Amino acid sequence: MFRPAISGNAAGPSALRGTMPLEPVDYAPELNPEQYEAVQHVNGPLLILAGAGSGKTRVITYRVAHLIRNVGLDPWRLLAVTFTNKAAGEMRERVEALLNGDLPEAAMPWLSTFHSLCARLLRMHGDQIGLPKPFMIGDDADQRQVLSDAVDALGLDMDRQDMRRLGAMIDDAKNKGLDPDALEDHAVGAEAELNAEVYRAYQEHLRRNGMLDFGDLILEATRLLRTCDDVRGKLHRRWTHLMVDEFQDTNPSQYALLRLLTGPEENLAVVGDDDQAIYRWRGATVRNILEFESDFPAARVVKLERNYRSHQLILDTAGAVIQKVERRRDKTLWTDQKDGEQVVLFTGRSGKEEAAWVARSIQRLVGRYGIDYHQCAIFYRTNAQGRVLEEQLRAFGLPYQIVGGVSFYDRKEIKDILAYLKVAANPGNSVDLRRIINTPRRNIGQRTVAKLEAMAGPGGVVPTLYDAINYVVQTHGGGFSERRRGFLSAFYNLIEELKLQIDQGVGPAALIHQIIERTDYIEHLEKTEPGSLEDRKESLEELIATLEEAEEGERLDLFSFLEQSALVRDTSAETDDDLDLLGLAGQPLKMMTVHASKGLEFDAVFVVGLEDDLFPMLRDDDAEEGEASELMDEERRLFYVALTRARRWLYLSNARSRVIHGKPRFDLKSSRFLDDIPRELMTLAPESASQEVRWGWPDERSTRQRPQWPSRRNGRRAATPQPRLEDGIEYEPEAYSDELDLGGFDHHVSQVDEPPQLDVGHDDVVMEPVIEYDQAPEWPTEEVEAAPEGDDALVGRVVSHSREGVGEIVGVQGTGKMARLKVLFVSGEEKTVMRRFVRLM
DNA sequence: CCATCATCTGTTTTT
DNA sequence: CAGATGATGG
Ligand SMILES: Nc1ncnc2c1ncn2[C@@H]1O[C@H](COP(=O)(O)OP(=O)(O)OP(=O)(O)O)[C@@H](O)[C@H]1O
Repeated sequence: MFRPAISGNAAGPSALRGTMPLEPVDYAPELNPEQYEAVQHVNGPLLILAGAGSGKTRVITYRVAHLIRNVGLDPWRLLAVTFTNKAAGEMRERVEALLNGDLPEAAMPWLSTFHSLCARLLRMHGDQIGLPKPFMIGDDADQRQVLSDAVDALGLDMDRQDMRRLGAMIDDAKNKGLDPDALEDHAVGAEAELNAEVYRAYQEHLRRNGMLDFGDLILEATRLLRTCDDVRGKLHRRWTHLMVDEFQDTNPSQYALLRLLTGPEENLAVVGDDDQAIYRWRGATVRNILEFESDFPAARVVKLERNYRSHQLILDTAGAVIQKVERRRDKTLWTDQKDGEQVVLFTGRSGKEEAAWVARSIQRLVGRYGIDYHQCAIFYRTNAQGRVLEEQLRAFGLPYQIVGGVSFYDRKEIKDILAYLKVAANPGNSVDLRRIINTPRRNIGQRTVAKLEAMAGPGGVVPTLYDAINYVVQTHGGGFSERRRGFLSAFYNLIEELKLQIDQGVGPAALIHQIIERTDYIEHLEKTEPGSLEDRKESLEELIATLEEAEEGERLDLFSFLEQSALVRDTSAETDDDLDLLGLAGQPLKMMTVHASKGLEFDAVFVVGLEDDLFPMLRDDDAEEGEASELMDEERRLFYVALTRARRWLYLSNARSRVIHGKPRFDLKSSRFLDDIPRELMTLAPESASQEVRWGWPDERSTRQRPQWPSRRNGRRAATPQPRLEDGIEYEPEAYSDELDLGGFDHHVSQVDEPPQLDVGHDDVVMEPVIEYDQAPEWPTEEVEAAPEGDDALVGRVVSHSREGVGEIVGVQGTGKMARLKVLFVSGEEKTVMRRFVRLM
């Protein structure tokens, strides 16, 4: 969970000094001629525009290794930018492997995302452009809060929709590299001018709180390089060779920065695929990659046409889908894997049934072909779809892991605690101050806060909210009752104490302990979150345990920890430690959004929820003609990305009904994207609730007109109440799906009467009922018993941990639920883990 | 003046 | 389902 977002040393080129030059290695055998050409390219701009699975990322990785090992470039001179922190981590591992660990850790090249890079640059040089001393990186809750403050300060009255629009407007401007002045210059008309004004106010409020948002990181770093010749010169001398992966998803702001970072030699290598551009909604533009040649006329262009990942049927499927995008660079993509399994399509009667089918299919694949769970992945359009899948995966007892999703640092309890840290680190941060000023409840309500705020700000008696509290506590001013002053004073003392401890160098873990204890935070959780108490306690414990571990060696700087927590949101959130075990720890199957799947590959890929309006997701609102089709194209590219992640098996599925926002929906129709796949490439699963690819669309012969609401089997129309998904149990207990009767589809009724052979062409296993598990199924493992004080009976036992895998207990600290176990994992690492997260094997 | 319950209303993707 | 609002009671 806690690892640096950046690898690479900040120190200097000395790390390699005195070490032996590396043994040259010819990488030709591991690359095809085009890839080799790109890898060998040392100086001048380089563009690799190539299709999915053609080895683009591999080329970057090998090129890094080549430059270091064979060209003798000091790693210190290399900067590689990836799209996510996770991708940076993976590249780092691969580079390390290619260099056989011949390189000292401190001599690794700098690998990071644009955002992490900028945060680090601004940390070092921000003072030169007048940024707050240490600044905090605001997440989007902060952003919303600041925006609402700014809007209020302007005396504007905006509803939720306006606020969303304004937030998007600001992000947009930032992605384009526009500051408030620039936006104002461009502004035509009253609305545009108001936008600029709001943007300006927003920036002012952000800074007043000592914050930079994500867009600012890029924008301010760009300003730094533009205005500070010395910094720019220094960086040019340092980074002589730049590389950017996933270049199709960079935005103008990032591009501007990149151009400033690029030295006169233009040793810039970019890699990408316009067909995989899926972040237009975040301001990314394919212009960057498509116009690269005109921006850098000296560029060498390398095309990669051989796909090493997937077999022909998968490529054909993906090709048919992407071909429908009109504005694209056509690319050849071939593979020598002519044979492979057909794409399987399944339609469930409900989202639940779909999920059960996916689970069963994975179970079969694993059983039949011996592939590992972690070589299977489920992709969906929206995070919310993960829920049903989780439920079914648990019911089937499959180990799973959610990649991305709600970040650990987005959990309420974590955000609360971090807010305390942030306020203690910078009391000028009123946004976080307001979050915690009455959490846990301490009788400082809205009214009090409003009064305090009236005293603060420009024109007030004091600059900030915290100063107002200070003022009231010290001078008894402001007209508060003694009682109220007492509440304020207690809070003030708490924060002051924390500030003091920070100054004394107390580490984050100890601070958090303090916060939890002094605020009775656990008691607060008991009151407010009785349902998820255990869960939330666990995440706090995990936070502390991880920090303690990180602090073990050296002192962990509070600010760098807070920076990480803001920046590194792409860690895989661990799910249910009770379930992803079973001796399968460390290799659970993966679930993620399609966006999160970019750049990854799996033996088996399941793309679920292929219904129109879900995938593709349509927004019917303000979209004009041209814009609407751009959005549709992006959805299509997204589908293309999903399809091209698969190595050997590709499963597509959807459902005829689905719970959306807690309400069942029956008026679904199949995804239009499925119509683009040549029928002969797909096999319909026999147990599918539809034997047509296309269903639910009006006015078609292939789809029977169905009643508005499904009728009961006995012909009695369900009256006013809408059918409920949980209804069908007494109706068809033998059905393999016990949760739903969608009897209105008459061809289904016959299918339900005769439980179908649930056989995707493999064994004749019947799909398990779609059961709700109230309690976790029993596992052939026992929970680690609470260790009596001083008892080391557990030492020597083998355990498994949801993230670290299998290991042996080498030590026990503490007792009961809070006990920590020192475990030597098979990875060779010794870690201290919470007892709760571990199972005896 | 604050806390808690009831009602409602949805943007989808994320550094 | 879940976060954000608004009404009511302590
Ligand atoms: N020359 C090669 N020999 C063997 N395997 C290769 C070769 N080139 C690429 N591969 C393999 O093909 C797969 C895809 O490579 P990589 O992820 O680098 O492609 P990519 O172009 O970045 O893909 P995408 O754009 O779809 O994410 C990887 O498993 C990689 O190891």
